[in-house]
Amino acid sequence: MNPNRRFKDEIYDQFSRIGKAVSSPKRLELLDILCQGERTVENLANETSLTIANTSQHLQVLKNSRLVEQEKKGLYVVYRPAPMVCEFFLSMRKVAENRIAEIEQIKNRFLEGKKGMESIDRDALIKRIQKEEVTILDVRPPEEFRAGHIKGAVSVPLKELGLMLTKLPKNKEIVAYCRGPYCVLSVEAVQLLNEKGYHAVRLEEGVQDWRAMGLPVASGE
Amino acid sequence: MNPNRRFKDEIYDQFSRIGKAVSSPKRLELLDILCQGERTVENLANETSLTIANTSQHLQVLKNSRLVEQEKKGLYVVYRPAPMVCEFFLSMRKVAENRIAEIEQIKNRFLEGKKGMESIDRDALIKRIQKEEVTILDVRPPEEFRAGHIKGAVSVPLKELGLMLTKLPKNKEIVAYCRGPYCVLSVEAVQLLNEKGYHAVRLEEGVQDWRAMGLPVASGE
DNA sequence: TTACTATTCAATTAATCGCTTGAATAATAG
DNA sequence: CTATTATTCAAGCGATTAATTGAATAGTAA
Repeated sequence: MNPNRRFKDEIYDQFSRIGKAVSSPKRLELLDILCQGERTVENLANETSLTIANTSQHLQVLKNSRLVEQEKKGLYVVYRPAPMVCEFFLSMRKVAENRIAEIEQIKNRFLEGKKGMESIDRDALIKRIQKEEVTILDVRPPEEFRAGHIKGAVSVPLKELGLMLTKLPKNKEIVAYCRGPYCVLSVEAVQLLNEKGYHAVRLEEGVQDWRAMGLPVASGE
Repeated sequence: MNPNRRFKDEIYDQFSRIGKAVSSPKRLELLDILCQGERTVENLANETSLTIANTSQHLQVLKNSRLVEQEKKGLYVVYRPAPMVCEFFLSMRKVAENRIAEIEQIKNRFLEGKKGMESIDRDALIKRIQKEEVTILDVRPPEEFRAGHIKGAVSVPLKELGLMLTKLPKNKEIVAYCRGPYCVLSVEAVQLLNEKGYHAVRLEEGVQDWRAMGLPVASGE
Protein backbone atom coordinates (compact mmCIF):
# COMPACT_ATOMS: atom_id res chain seq x y z
CA MET A 1 0.00 0.00 0.00
CA ASN A 2 1.16 3.54 -0.65
CA PRO A 3 2.93 5.08 2.33
CA ASN A 4 0.66 8.12 2.51
CA ARG A 5 -2.38 5.89 2.84
CA ARG A 6 -0.61 3.84 5.48
CA PHE A 7 0.23 6.98 7.43
CA LYS A 8 -3.34 8.23 7.32
CA ASP A 9 -4.72 4.87 8.39
CA GLU A 10 -2.35 4.70 11.33
CA ILE A 11 -3.24 8.21 12.45
CA TYR A 12 -6.99 7.72 12.25
CA ASP A 13 -6.63 4.39 14.02
CA GLN A 14 -5.05 6.24 16.91
CA PHE A 15 -7.74 8.93 16.91
CA SER A 16 -10.39 6.27 16.97
CA ARG A 17 -9.04 4.98 20.27
CA ILE A 18 -10.55 8.05 21.89
CA GLY A 19 -13.80 7.50 20.03
CA LYS A 20 -14.00 3.84 21.01
CA ALA A 21 -13.48 4.79 24.65
CA VAL A 22 -16.50 7.10 24.59
CA SER A 23 -18.71 4.89 22.45
CA SER A 24 -20.11 2.95 25.40
CA PRO A 25 -22.84 4.48 27.60
CA LYS A 26 -21.40 2.85 30.71
CA ARG A 27 -17.94 4.26 30.09
CA LEU A 28 -19.47 7.70 29.60
CA GLU A 29 -21.22 7.38 32.92
CA LEU A 30 -17.94 6.38 34.57
CA LEU A 31 -16.14 9.33 33.00
CA ASP A 32 -18.88 11.70 34.09
CA ILE A 33 -18.54 10.56 37.68
CA LEU A 34 -14.75 10.65 37.57
CA CYS A 35 -14.91 14.26 36.44
CA GLN A 36 -16.35 15.06 39.88
CA GLY A 37 -13.22 13.68 41.54
CA GLU A 38 -11.17 10.51 41.85
CA ARG A 39 -12.81 7.21 42.77
CA THR A 40 -12.09 3.60 43.62
CA VAL A 41 -13.37 0.77 41.45
CA GLU A 42 -15.84 -0.40 44.07
CA ASN A 43 -17.14 3.10 44.50
CA LEU A 44 -17.72 3.47 40.76
CA ALA A 45 -19.37 0.06 40.55
CA ASN A 46 -21.87 1.08 43.23
CA GLU A 47 -22.80 4.31 41.49
CA THR A 48 -23.27 2.71 38.11
CA SER A 49 -24.96 -0.56 39.11
CA LEU A 50 -22.28 -2.49 37.23
CA THR A 51 -20.50 -5.52 38.64
CA ILE A 52 -17.03 -4.88 39.99
CA ALA A 53 -15.38 -6.98 37.29
CA ASN A 54 -17.26 -5.19 34.56
CA THR A 55 -16.43 -1.79 36.02
CA SER A 56 -12.77 -2.72 36.21
CA GLN A 57 -12.87 -3.85 32.61
CA HIS A 58 -14.40 -0.59 31.41
CA LEU A 59 -11.87 1.39 33.42
CA GLN A 60 -9.11 -0.48 31.70
CA VAL A 61 -10.49 0.39 28.31
CA LEU A 62 -10.49 4.02 29.42
CA LYS A 63 -6.95 3.64 30.69
CA ASN A 64 -5.73 2.07 27.47
CA SER A 65 -7.11 4.95 25.48
CA ARG A 66 -5.40 7.28 27.97
CA LEU A 67 -8.57 8.98 29.18
CA VAL A 68 -8.07 8.00 32.81
CA GLU A 69 -5.08 7.41 35.06
CA GLN A 70 -4.83 4.95 37.89
CA GLU A 71 -2.93 4.94 41.16
CA LYS A 72 -2.70 2.21 43.74
CA LYS A 73 -3.45 3.48 47.25
CA GLY A 74 -3.03 0.67 49.75
CA LEU A 75 -5.67 -1.92 49.11
CA TYR A 76 -7.57 0.31 46.70
CA VAL A 77 -6.95 1.43 43.14
CA VAL A 78 -7.96 5.02 42.58
CA TYR A 79 -8.91 6.24 39.11
CA ARG A 80 -9.02 9.83 37.93
CA PRO A 81 -9.55 11.53 34.59
CA ALA A 82 -6.46 12.50 32.62
CA PRO A 83 -5.91 16.22 31.97
CA MET A 84 -8.17 17.71 29.26
CA VAL A 85 -10.55 14.79 29.38
CA CYS A 86 -13.30 16.59 31.25
CA GLU A 87 -13.21 19.47 28.80
CA PHE A 88 -13.50 16.95 26.00
CA PHE A 89 -16.40 15.28 27.75
CA LEU A 90 -18.17 18.63 28.06
CA SER A 91 -17.59 19.33 24.40
CA MET A 92 -19.10 15.97 23.51
CA ARG A 93 -22.05 16.61 25.81
CA LYS A 94 -22.59 19.96 24.15
CA VAL A 95 -22.73 18.42 20.68
CA ALA A 96 -25.09 15.72 21.91
CA GLU A 97 -27.41 18.24 23.59
CA ASN A 98 -27.48 20.46 20.55
CA ARG A 99 -27.80 17.83 17.87
CA ILE A 100 -29.78 14.99 19.41
CA ALA A 101 -33.35 16.06 20.00
CA GLU A 102 -34.14 12.91 21.99
CA ILE A 103 -32.06 14.17 24.91
CA GLU A 104 -34.33 17.15 25.52
CA GLN A 105 -37.35 14.87 25.23
CA ILE A 106 -36.00 12.36 27.73
CA LYS A 107 -35.20 15.15 30.19
CA ASN A 108 -38.63 16.74 29.83
CA ARG A 109 -40.41 13.44 30.24
CA PHE A 110 -38.40 12.73 33.38
CA LEU A 111 -38.99 16.15 34.91
CA GLU A 112 -42.71 16.10 34.10
CA GLY A 113 -42.97 13.25 36.55
CA LYS A 114 -41.60 15.56 39.22
CA LYS A 115 -44.32 18.16 39.48
CA GLY A 116 -43.49 21.62 40.74
CA MET A 117 -39.81 21.14 39.93
CA GLU A 118 -38.31 24.44 38.86
CA SER A 119 -34.96 24.44 37.08
CA ILE A 120 -32.83 27.49 36.55
CA ASP A 121 -29.62 27.92 34.63
CA ARG A 122 -26.41 29.74 35.37
CA ASP A 123 -27.60 33.13 34.02
CA ALA A 124 -30.79 33.06 36.04
CA LEU A 125 -28.88 32.14 39.19
CA ILE A 126 -26.35 34.93 38.74
CA LYS A 127 -29.19 37.42 38.45
CA ARG A 128 -30.81 36.11 41.62
CA ILE A 129 -27.53 36.19 43.49
CA GLN A 130 -27.24 39.88 42.66
CA LYS A 131 -30.88 40.79 43.31
CA GLU A 132 -31.95 38.76 46.28
CA GLU A 133 -30.40 36.44 48.76
CA VAL A 134 -30.13 32.77 47.90
CA THR A 135 -28.59 29.78 49.62
CA ILE A 136 -26.64 27.53 47.27
CA LEU A 137 -26.69 23.88 48.28
CA ASP A 138 -24.20 21.30 47.00
CA VAL A 139 -26.02 18.01 47.50
CA ARG A 140 -23.29 15.69 46.22
CA PRO A 141 -21.35 13.35 48.49
CA PRO A 142 -18.85 15.24 50.67
CA GLU A 143 -15.72 14.02 48.82
CA GLU A 144 -17.00 15.60 45.63
CA PHE A 145 -17.67 18.86 47.42
CA ARG A 146 -14.13 18.79 48.73
CA ALA A 147 -12.70 18.09 45.28
CA GLY A 148 -14.35 21.25 43.95
CA HIS A 149 -17.57 23.23 44.39
CA ILE A 150 -19.25 26.44 43.38
CA LYS A 151 -17.84 29.23 45.46
CA GLY A 152 -20.21 30.16 48.25
CA ALA A 153 -22.08 26.85 48.21
CA VAL A 154 -22.70 24.82 51.38
CA SER A 155 -22.20 21.07 51.41
CA VAL A 156 -25.39 19.24 52.34
CA PRO A 157 -25.15 15.73 50.90
CA LEU A 158 -28.54 14.42 49.80
CA LYS A 159 -28.31 11.61 52.32
CA GLU A 160 -28.08 14.06 55.18
CA LEU A 161 -30.54 16.58 53.87
CA GLY A 162 -33.36 15.19 56.01
CA LEU A 163 -31.35 15.76 59.19
CA MET A 164 -30.12 19.19 58.21
CA LEU A 165 -33.52 20.62 57.32
CA THR A 166 -33.88 22.61 60.51
CA LYS A 167 -30.64 24.44 59.88
CA LEU A 168 -31.84 25.84 56.57
CA PRO A 169 -33.53 29.25 56.38
CA LYS A 170 -37.21 29.03 55.42
CA ASN A 171 -37.50 32.57 54.12
CA LYS A 172 -34.51 32.50 51.76
CA GLU A 173 -34.69 30.83 48.39
CA ILE A 174 -32.60 27.64 48.11
CA VAL A 175 -30.77 26.61 44.94
CA ALA A 176 -29.58 22.98 44.88
CA TYR A 177 -27.08 21.60 42.39
CA CYS A 178 -25.16 18.38 41.88
CA ARG A 179 -23.10 16.98 39.00
CA GLY A 180 -24.76 18.56 36.03
CA PRO A 181 -27.93 18.64 33.97
CA TYR A 182 -28.45 14.85 34.09
CA CYS A 183 -27.67 14.24 37.72
CA VAL A 184 -30.73 13.45 39.80
CA LEU A 185 -29.41 14.19 43.29
CA SER A 186 -30.54 17.80 43.07
CA VAL A 187 -33.90 16.71 41.69
CA GLU A 188 -34.56 14.64 44.78
CA ALA A 189 -33.26 17.36 47.05
CA VAL A 190 -35.54 19.99 45.56
CA GLN A 191 -38.53 17.65 45.79
CA LEU A 192 -37.90 17.01 49.45
CA LEU A 193 -37.32 20.67 50.24
CA ASN A 194 -40.49 21.79 48.50
CA GLU A 195 -42.54 19.16 50.31
CA LYS A 196 -41.24 20.51 53.59
CA GLY A 197 -42.28 24.04 52.78
CA TYR A 198 -39.04 25.53 51.54
CA HIS A 199 -38.76 27.41 48.29
CA ALA A 200 -36.16 25.41 46.40
CA VAL A 201 -35.12 25.33 42.76
CA ARG A 202 -32.62 23.20 40.86
CA LEU A 203 -29.51 24.54 39.14
CA GLU A 204 -28.84 22.64 35.92
CA GLU A 205 -25.12 23.20 35.75
CA GLY A 206 -22.52 21.28 37.70
CA VAL A 207 -19.11 22.37 38.92
CA GLN A 208 -17.47 21.46 35.60
CA ASP A 209 -19.85 23.70 33.69
CA TRP A 210 -19.39 26.44 36.25
CA ARG A 211 -15.64 26.26 35.89
CA ALA A 212 -15.83 26.09 32.08
CA MET A 213 -17.74 29.40 32.15
CA GLY A 214 -14.92 30.98 34.08
CA LEU A 215 -17.02 31.31 37.21
CA PRO A 216 -15.47 30.95 40.68
CA VAL A 217 -14.88 27.46 42.00
CA ALA A 218 -13.41 26.55 45.38
CA SER A 219 -12.08 23.34 46.86
CA GLY A 220 -11.51 21.87 50.32
CA GLU A 221 -13.93 22.36 53.22
CA MET B 1 -35.90 -0.76 37.44
CA ASN B 2 -35.86 2.45 39.39
CA PRO B 3 -36.82 5.48 37.31
CA ASN B 4 -33.62 7.42 38.09
CA ARG B 5 -31.50 4.57 36.78
CA ARG B 6 -33.71 4.36 33.68
CA PHE B 7 -33.30 8.07 33.07
CA LYS B 8 -29.53 7.93 33.39
CA ASP B 9 -29.29 4.92 31.09
CA GLU B 10 -31.39 6.62 28.46
CA ILE B 11 -29.30 9.78 28.62
CA TYR B 12 -25.95 8.02 28.38
CA ASP B 13 -27.30 5.88 25.55
CA GLN B 14 -27.97 9.07 23.65
CA PHE B 15 -24.54 10.51 24.44
CA SER B 16 -22.93 7.32 23.23
CA ARG B 17 -24.44 7.84 19.79
CA ILE B 18 -21.87 10.58 19.30
CA GLY B 19 -19.11 8.35 20.61
CA LYS B 20 -20.09 5.45 18.37
CA ALA B 21 -20.03 7.73 15.36
CA VAL B 22 -16.43 8.72 16.03
CA SER B 23 -15.22 5.28 17.07
CA SER B 24 -14.37 4.18 13.54
CA PRO B 25 -11.15 5.38 11.88
CA LYS B 26 -12.84 5.59 8.50
CA ARG B 27 -15.65 7.75 9.82
CA LEU B 28 -13.11 10.06 11.42
CA GLU B 29 -11.36 10.39 8.10
CA LEU B 30 -14.66 11.20 6.42
CA LEU B 31 -15.48 13.81 9.07
CA ASP B 32 -12.05 15.36 8.74
CA ILE B 33 -12.52 15.77 5.00
CA LEU B 34 -16.06 17.07 5.39
CA CYS B 35 -14.77 19.77 7.74
CA GLN B 36 -12.94 21.21 4.74
CA GLY B 37 -16.21 21.65 2.90
CA GLU B 38 -19.21 19.71 1.60
CA ARG B 39 -18.74 16.63 -0.57
CA THR B 40 -20.57 14.05 -2.62
CA VAL B 41 -20.45 10.37 -1.72
CA GLU B 42 -18.36 9.50 -4.77
CA ASN B 43 -15.94 12.26 -3.95
CA LEU B 44 -15.46 11.00 -0.40
CA ALA B 45 -15.08 7.41 -1.55
CA ASN B 46 -12.24 8.45 -3.84
CA GLU B 47 -10.38 10.32 -1.11
CA THR B 48 -10.68 7.52 1.42
CA SER B 49 -10.14 4.47 -0.81
CA LEU B 50 -13.41 3.02 0.41
CA THR B 51 -16.00 1.50 -1.86
CA ILE B 52 -18.97 3.70 -2.66
CA ALA B 53 -21.38 1.44 -0.79
CA ASN B 54 -19.19 1.39 2.28
CA THR B 55 -18.75 5.15 2.20
CA SER B 56 -22.49 5.61 1.93
CA GLN B 57 -23.00 3.28 4.87
CA HIS B 58 -20.55 5.20 7.06
CA LEU B 59 -22.15 8.48 6.07
CA GLN B 60 -25.46 7.16 7.20
CA VAL B 61 -24.06 6.23 10.56
CA LEU B 62 -22.79 9.80 10.85
CA LYS B 63 -26.17 11.12 9.76
CA ASN B 64 -28.05 8.99 12.27
CA SER B 65 -25.90 10.32 15.06
CA ARG B 66 -26.59 13.82 13.71
CA LEU B 67 -22.97 14.67 12.99
CA VAL B 68 -23.54 15.29 9.29
CA GLU B 69 -26.40 16.59 7.20
CA GLN B 70 -27.30 15.56 3.71
CA GLU B 71 -28.87 17.37 0.78
CA LYS B 72 -29.83 16.02 -2.60
CA LYS B 73 -28.50 18.16 -5.43
CA GLY B 74 -29.70 16.76 -8.74
CA LEU B 75 -28.11 13.39 -9.26
CA TYR B 76 -25.72 13.80 -6.33
CA VAL B 77 -26.16 13.68 -2.59
CA VAL B 78 -24.04 16.28 -0.85
CA TYR B 79 -22.95 15.77 2.75
CA ARG B 80 -21.69 18.41 5.15
CA PRO B 81 -20.83 18.51 8.82
CA ALA B 82 -23.54 19.69 11.20
CA PRO B 83 -22.86 22.87 13.21
CA MET B 84 -20.39 22.43 16.12
CA VAL B 85 -19.13 19.13 14.79
CA CYS B 86 -15.83 20.45 13.51
CA GLU B 87 -15.11 22.12 16.86
CA PHE B 88 -15.85 18.80 18.53
CA PHE B 89 -13.57 17.02 16.11
CA LEU B 90 -10.77 19.45 16.91
CA SER B 91 -11.30 18.93 20.62
CA MET B 92 -11.06 15.18 20.12
CA ARG B 93 -7.93 15.57 18.02
CA LYS B 94 -6.42 17.71 20.74
CA VAL B 95 -7.02 15.08 23.41
CA ALA B 96 -5.63 12.38 21.12
CA GLU B 97 -2.49 14.41 20.34
CA ASN B 98 -1.86 15.21 23.95
CA ARG B 99 -2.62 11.85 25.46
CA ILE B 100 -1.63 9.27 22.88
CA ALA B 101 2.12 9.20 22.47
CA GLU B 102 1.93 6.92 19.44
CA ILE B 103 0.58 9.76 17.31
CA GLU B 104 3.74 11.82 17.69
CA GLN B 105 5.80 8.71 16.92
CA ILE B 106 3.86 7.89 13.78
CA LYS B 107 4.20 11.46 12.57
CA ASN B 108 7.93 11.56 13.24
CA ARG B 109 8.52 8.23 11.55
CA PHE B 110 6.60 9.42 8.51
CA LEU B 111 8.39 12.76 8.27
CA GLU B 112 11.80 11.17 8.77
CA GLY B 113 11.24 9.45 5.47
CA LYS B 114 10.92 12.88 3.88
CA LYS B 115 14.35 14.34 4.42
CA GLY B 116 14.80 18.07 4.50
CA MET B 117 11.15 18.58 5.35
CA GLU B 118 10.79 21.58 7.62
CA SER B 119 7.52 22.08 9.49
CA ILE B 120 6.52 25.24 11.24
CA ASP B 121 3.52 26.02 13.38
CA ARG B 122 1.19 28.95 13.57
CA ASP B 123 3.33 31.02 15.95
CA ALA B 124 6.45 30.63 13.83
CA LEU B 125 4.55 31.59 10.71
CA ILE B 126 3.07 34.68 12.29
CA LYS B 127 6.56 35.82 13.26
CA ARG B 128 7.84 35.26 9.74
CA ILE B 129 4.89 37.09 8.25
CA GLN B 130 5.79 40.11 10.35
CA LYS B 131 9.56 39.94 9.81
CA GLU B 132 10.07 38.87 6.26
CA GLU B 133 7.99 38.26 3.24
CA VAL B 134 6.48 34.83 2.74
CA THR B 135 4.14 33.37 0.15
CA ILE B 136 1.41 31.22 1.67
CA LEU B 137 0.28 28.39 -0.59
CA ASP B 138 -3.01 26.53 -0.15
CA VAL B 139 -2.39 23.24 -1.93
CA ARG B 140 -5.81 21.68 -1.37
CA PRO B 141 -8.28 21.11 -4.22
CA PRO B 142 -9.84 24.39 -5.39
CA GLU B 143 -13.31 23.72 -3.88
CA GLU B 144 -11.77 23.53 -0.45
CA PHE B 145 -9.93 26.79 -0.98
CA ARG B 146 -13.20 28.40 -2.01
CA ALA B 147 -15.00 27.03 1.05
CA GLY B 148 -12.47 28.75 3.31
CA HIS B 149 -8.75 29.52 3.39
CA ILE B 150 -6.15 31.37 5.39
CA LYS B 151 -6.38 35.04 4.53
CA GLY B 152 -3.66 36.04 2.11
CA ALA B 153 -3.03 32.50 0.84
CA VAL B 154 -2.94 31.68 -2.87
CA SER B 155 -4.68 28.59 -4.21
CA VAL B 156 -2.24 26.25 -5.95
CA PRO B 157 -3.76 22.76 -5.86
CA LEU B 158 -1.09 20.10 -5.53
CA LYS B 159 -2.12 18.62 -8.87
CA GLU B 160 -1.32 21.86 -10.65
CA LEU B 161 1.78 22.75 -8.68
CA GLY B 162 4.08 21.35 -11.37
CA LEU B 163 2.58 23.66 -13.99
CA MET B 164 2.55 26.73 -11.76
CA LEU B 165 6.16 26.51 -10.65
CA THR B 166 7.37 29.25 -12.94
CA LYS B 167 4.87 31.70 -11.46
CA LEU B 168 6.26 31.34 -7.95
CA PRO B 169 8.99 33.68 -6.67
CA LYS B 170 12.30 31.89 -6.11
CA ASN B 171 13.69 34.42 -3.66
CA LYS B 172 10.72 34.49 -1.27
CA GLU B 173 10.13 31.77 1.25
CA ILE B 174 7.08 29.60 0.53
CA VAL B 175 4.82 28.19 3.23
CA ALA B 176 2.48 25.42 2.07
CA TYR B 177 -0.50 24.17 4.05
CA CYS B 178 -3.42 21.83 3.50
CA ARG B 179 -6.00 20.24 5.82
CA GLY B 180 -4.11 20.02 9.03
CA PRO B 181 -1.22 18.28 10.77
CA TYR B 182 -2.00 14.87 9.27
CA CYS B 183 -2.72 15.90 5.71
CA VAL B 184 0.02 14.93 3.29
CA LEU B 185 -0.76 17.27 0.39
CA SER B 186 1.51 19.94 1.81
CA VAL B 187 4.22 17.35 2.49
CA GLU B 188 4.31 16.43 -1.16
CA ALA B 189 4.16 20.06 -2.22
CA VAL B 190 7.11 21.05 -0.06
CA GLN B 191 9.14 18.08 -1.31
CA LEU B 192 8.54 19.04 -4.91
CA LEU B 193 9.30 22.71 -4.28
CA ASN B 194 12.54 21.99 -2.48
CA GLU B 195 13.66 19.65 -5.25
CA LYS B 196 13.09 22.44 -7.72
CA GLY B 197 15.21 24.89 -5.78
CA TYR B 198 12.60 26.83 -3.86
CA HIS B 199 12.79 27.39 -0.13
CA ALA B 200 9.56 25.85 1.08
CA VAL B 201 8.33 24.83 4.51
CA ARG B 202 5.16 23.14 5.69
CA LEU B 203 2.59 24.75 7.97
CA GLU B 204 1.10 22.17 10.33
CA GLU B 205 -2.22 23.84 10.95
CA GLY B 206 -5.17 23.74 8.60
CA VAL B 207 -7.93 26.28 8.09
CA GLN B 208 -10.00 24.84 10.96
CA ASP B 209 -7.11 25.32 13.38
CA TRP B 210 -6.46 28.78 12.00
CA ARG B 211 -10.08 29.76 12.52
CA ALA B 212 -10.20 28.18 15.99
CA MET B 213 -7.29 30.43 17.01
CA GLY B 214 -9.29 33.47 15.97
CA LEU B 215 -6.99 34.17 13.02
CA PRO B 216 -8.34 35.62 9.77
CA VAL B 217 -9.97 33.24 7.33
CA ALA B 218 -11.45 34.17 3.96
CA SER B 219 -13.71 32.36 1.52
CA GLY B 220 -14.51 32.50 -2.21
CA GLU B 221 -11.88 33.18 -4.92
C1' DT C 1 -40.11 5.29 -23.31
C1' DT C 2 -34.93 3.56 -22.51
C1' DA C 3 -30.30 4.20 -20.98
C1' DC C 4 -27.31 5.95 -17.65
C1' DT C 5 -25.46 7.56 -13.24
C1' DA C 6 -25.23 8.27 -8.14
C1' DT C 7 -26.65 6.43 -4.16
C1' DT C 8 -28.87 3.28 -1.00
C1' DC C 9 -30.62 -1.19 0.55
C1' DA C 10 -30.29 -6.07 1.92
C1' DA C 11 -27.93 -10.20 2.89
C1' DT C 12 -23.67 -12.31 4.30
C1' DT C 13 -19.28 -13.15 6.78
C1' DA C 14 -15.63 -12.37 9.97
C1' DA C 15 -14.23 -9.66 13.71
C1' DT C 16 -15.08 -7.18 17.85
C1' DC C 17 -17.63 -5.91 22.05
C1' DG C 18 -20.22 -6.13 26.51
C1' DC C 19 -21.17 -8.79 30.13
C1' DT C 20 -20.93 -12.84 33.23
C1' DT C 21 -18.54 -16.25 35.80
C1' DG C 22 -14.95 -18.14 38.54
C1' DA C 23 -10.16 -18.19 39.43
C1' DA C 24 -5.83 -15.47 40.31
C1' DT C 25 -3.21 -11.61 42.32
C1' DA C 26 -1.84 -8.07 45.59
C1' DA C 27 -2.03 -5.53 49.80
C1' DT C 28 -3.27 -5.63 54.59
C1' DA C 29 -4.63 -7.41 59.27
C1' DG C 30 -4.62 -10.83 62.84
C1' DC D 1 1.71 -17.94 58.64
C1' DT D 2 -3.61 -17.58 57.29
C1' DA D 3 -7.65 -14.88 56.34
C1' DT D 4 -9.67 -10.96 54.29
C1' DT D 5 -10.51 -7.45 50.96
C1' DA D 6 -10.05 -4.97 46.44
C1' DT D 7 -8.99 -5.60 41.99
C1' DT D 8 -7.70 -7.95 37.77
C1' DC D 9 -7.38 -11.84 34.58
C1' DA D 10 -9.14 -15.46 31.43
C1' DA D 11 -12.61 -17.93 29.14
C1' DG D 12 -17.04 -18.07 27.01
C1' DC D 13 -21.63 -16.52 25.10
C1' DG D 14 -24.67 -13.61 22.59
C1' DA D 15 -25.08 -9.26 20.28
C1' DT D 16 -23.20 -5.74 17.38
C1' DT D 17 -20.22 -3.98 13.72
C1' DA D 18 -17.30 -3.29 9.36
C1' DA D 19 -16.82 -4.51 4.93
C1' DT D 20 -18.29 -6.98 0.65
C1' DT D 21 -21.42 -8.10 -2.89
C1' DG D 22 -25.22 -7.64 -5.88
C1' DA D 23 -29.76 -5.82 -6.44
C1' DA D 24 -32.93 -1.78 -6.00
C1' DT D 25 -34.07 3.15 -6.24
C1' DA D 26 -34.06 7.93 -7.84
C1' DG D 27 -32.90 11.51 -10.78
C1' DT D 28 -31.38 12.99 -15.55
C1' DA D 29 -30.92 12.93 -20.49
C1' DA D 30 -31.92 11.29 -25.12
